[in-house]
Amino acid sequence: MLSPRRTPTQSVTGIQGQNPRVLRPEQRLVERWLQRLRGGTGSVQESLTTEELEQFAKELKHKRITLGFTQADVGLALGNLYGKMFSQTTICRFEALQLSFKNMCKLKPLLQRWLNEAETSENPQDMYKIERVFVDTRKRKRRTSLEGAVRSALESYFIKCPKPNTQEITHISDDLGLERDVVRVWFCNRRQKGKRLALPLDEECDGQYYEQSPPLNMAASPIPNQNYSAPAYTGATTALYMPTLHRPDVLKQAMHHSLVGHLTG
DNA sequence: ATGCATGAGGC
DNA sequence: CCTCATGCATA
Repeated sequence: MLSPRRTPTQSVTGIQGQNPRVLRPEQRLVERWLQRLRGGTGSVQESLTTEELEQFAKELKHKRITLGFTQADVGLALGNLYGKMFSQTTICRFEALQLSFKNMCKLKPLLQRWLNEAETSENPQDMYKIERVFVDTRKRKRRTSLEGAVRSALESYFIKCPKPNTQEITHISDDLGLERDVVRVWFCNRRQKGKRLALPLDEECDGQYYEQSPPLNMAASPIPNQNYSAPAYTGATTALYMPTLHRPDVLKQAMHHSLVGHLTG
């Protein structure tokens, strides 16, 4: 109720030693580690921790359901209340912690406000009487549905090289009989997927994102990471993209899936 | 709930 | 071309 929210847009002034340069993805990931590592220090820490996000996501989902709203309702309501509306997809991903850390931090304040409103409002129904303006007339490419075998093949390629260049993409698309753009987009999405933060509840069973030559051994891997990396491909790889989930059990399933799928049709 | 797609911003 | 935030369409 009286949750004293921090500054909505935390300009990270607390982290010293950061020059104005824009952070590269790898650096952002490093920030996340640091954030979690210094979890309890009394330092100037304005940004949220993954734990806070995790807890809020749970709270949001629970209360949302209790109040009788769907994910789509929430997205719509945000449009009503603050002008910026979101899709069911985004709300879903927020609740499932499937957005990037930064993205989660950005959306949290909005959802927090919505939650406050929804809880105090007499007639919450008022929160989502939106007019469906604009029926975007732009033609969207029909979603190509890749069959299992093809997905597995792509996954195999991805393991070998997560960031293929133009030439390599051509090769892959040629090999699999796909449009180049389909392949390109698939890799983009695959990489992005690897960066989402689907954190379970535990502690340092943390993810293994690291660069080519990690200066120090930053954490221990819950499972042998040789299974994913194996870059007999030296050079282009700047980062390794781990599977979305950290839980070993699910991880195994994912591996099993991609490996087996390669064999079966 | 998730796969493929779009578009803005950035080297 | 990439990353990143985001969503339509679909499983």
